[in-house]
Amino acid sequence: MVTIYDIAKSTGYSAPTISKALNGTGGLSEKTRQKILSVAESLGYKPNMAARALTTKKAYLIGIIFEDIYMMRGFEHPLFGGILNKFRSEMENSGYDLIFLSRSFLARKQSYLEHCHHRNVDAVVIINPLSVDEEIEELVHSDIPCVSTNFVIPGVPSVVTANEESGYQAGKYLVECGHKKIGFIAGTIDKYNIASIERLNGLKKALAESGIEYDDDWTEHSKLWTREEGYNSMKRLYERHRELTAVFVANDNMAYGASSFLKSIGLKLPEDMSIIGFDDETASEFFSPTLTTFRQNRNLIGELSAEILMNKLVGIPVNECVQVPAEFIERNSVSKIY
Amino acid sequence: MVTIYDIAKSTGYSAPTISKALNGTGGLSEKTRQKILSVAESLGYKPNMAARALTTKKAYLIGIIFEDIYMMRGFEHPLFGGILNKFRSEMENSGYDLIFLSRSFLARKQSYLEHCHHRNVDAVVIINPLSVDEEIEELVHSDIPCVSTNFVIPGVPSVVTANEESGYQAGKYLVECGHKKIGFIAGTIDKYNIASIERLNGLKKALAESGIEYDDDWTEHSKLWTREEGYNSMKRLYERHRELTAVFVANDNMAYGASSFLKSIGLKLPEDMSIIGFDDETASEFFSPTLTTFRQNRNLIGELSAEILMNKLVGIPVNECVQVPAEFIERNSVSKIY
DNA sequence: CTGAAAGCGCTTACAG
DNA sequence: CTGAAAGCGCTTACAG
Repeated sequence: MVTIYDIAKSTGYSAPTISKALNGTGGLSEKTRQKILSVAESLGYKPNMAARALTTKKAYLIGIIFEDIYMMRGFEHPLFGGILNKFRSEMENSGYDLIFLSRSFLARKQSYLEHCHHRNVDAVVIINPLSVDEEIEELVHSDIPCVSTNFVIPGVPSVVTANEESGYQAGKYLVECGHKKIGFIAGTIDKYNIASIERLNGLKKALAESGIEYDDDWTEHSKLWTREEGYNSMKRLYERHRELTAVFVANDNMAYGASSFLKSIGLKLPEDMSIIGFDDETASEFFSPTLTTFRQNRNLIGELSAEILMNKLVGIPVNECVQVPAEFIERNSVSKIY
Repeated sequence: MVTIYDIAKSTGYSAPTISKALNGTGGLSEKTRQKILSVAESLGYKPNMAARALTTKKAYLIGIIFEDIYMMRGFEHPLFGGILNKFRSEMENSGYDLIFLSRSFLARKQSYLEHCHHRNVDAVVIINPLSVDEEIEELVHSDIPCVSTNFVIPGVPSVVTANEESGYQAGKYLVECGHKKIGFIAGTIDKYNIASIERLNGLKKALAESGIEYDDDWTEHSKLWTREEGYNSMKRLYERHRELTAVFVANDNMAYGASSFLKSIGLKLPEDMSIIGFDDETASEFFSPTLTTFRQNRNLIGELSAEILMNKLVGIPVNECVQVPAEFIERNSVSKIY
């Protein structure tokens, strides 16, 4: 490994001077700077981040909180994975490396914040935590800049899908198609993640505008965002309410499960029951019937959250909450019954 | 941040003694050790990895080479994402953090090896590189332990799917179903990634055993593993060879595209053409017809590659190549024509 | 414009 | 069994 001392020896300058040239700090003559830079280049010098981090307390490291306990698909999560793709490329372009924050390390437990200190993490993106509890509170109230892409935590800037807007759009569409008795299947609701509730509120708003009453008993709650939970929720909902002609399911994954229940009792989709999902997973395009859904803008969410973090890191003020519209994808899972 | 000096002050021992107690090195009396440990605990001490890495050259950091230029789905890649899920949890349990290795950092370019040195990376898992070139060679021939999960690079331990075995199984199955003229669509072939060729070889072997001739012109090559390439390859293949009754496509994603071409010219699947894919993506189960395919054991690949890396890190000899069988998933995309 | 000194938090010989 | 000294590679005041 070539160090600044090698460059010092090669050029005749001292280590601090090399450091200043490399970092563009301190008033060196242009000639000195160029010479040092070119020698550094030719020697193939790469700064040792451990040493730099030790002195500056800045490791150029972004912590990622990425767990998937509610859909249990990890990196294959249809939303999180996409967000992370773009976030990663944006941060790397800015010279930051990514590290996953985890709460278990060896046998010992550690908090997210401890993990950050341990690695001199500069900033954190909260894509999805194990749960929103004291640990997250501890982290966001520390001096480490944070941004969240799915959770709206007071005091933390966030980039989230405009859920209510999409719910509203779903409601409008269903009403246009002639539906009046519309069920709703919610996914996991967390203290700071109320996406399901927002989607439902949008739905209700659209119905209200058309003078259609919504019966709160038409809402069914799933504990997880899984297919199995979608199946069970649909079962419970259908057994209580045969009158429903459509159901808005808070994600595609649960919609697959919900459909599976309906098919299992001999119903034809969408004739006997219309479905709208959320996420636009790859599978939705092949589903029978092809699933009408909403596509969250994963790229934009990843990009904006990276931008917010970069701004916070250099002290530029940021908006507390940015909403990103989802795209309505009309397919064939809703029947027109007017 | 609490340091070992805080513990030293608190306990009356010197810094080196604290260090020895914390790391279990050096012959301290059990009493001293316990006292130091308990004080460290109560003070909430967490070692500063930057300082530790600077002295020991070990950062407890695993570099991940994870790019997806051939399917362009990043973390949503149906195989890579799954491997990474398990690999991550295994390494975290062993006290290692993960970092993505990248070749572009800020405006400047850097090689994978430079990135490793820059971060004091201990070992590397090559899930998928940008391309297998001098940079990968440079890395695997350095003193940094590597393992690969999809590429078989001489001198590098690898954990890969038993592709030929699966190809053989596909061939046997197709023959049993009465097929004799079977096309093959290959995905990207790289210097060290010949999964497609292995799958084809297995297919040929099965056919040969049944005395069925394989015409090499029935093989079509795709440049990428994408749906679009699958479409185009199927088109070229079909235009040359109307006699085919089945086609083995090297991954599901291309199989979707291939099917889409066949449907576009009015063919019925599987009656007019049978298809077998590879990967068992979520969508395959919903595809029309539901797709017969092979499920690679993502979990096991992730687990074994983590195990190999851990062994290399402590100097335990490892096998150069471990093959992991894929599971045959029989669905409805192959017609029985006997 | 350039350099000597000190320090970041830790560990490794070495001495006692 | 315990500690004083030195060093890992870098940067930050400070001095000249």
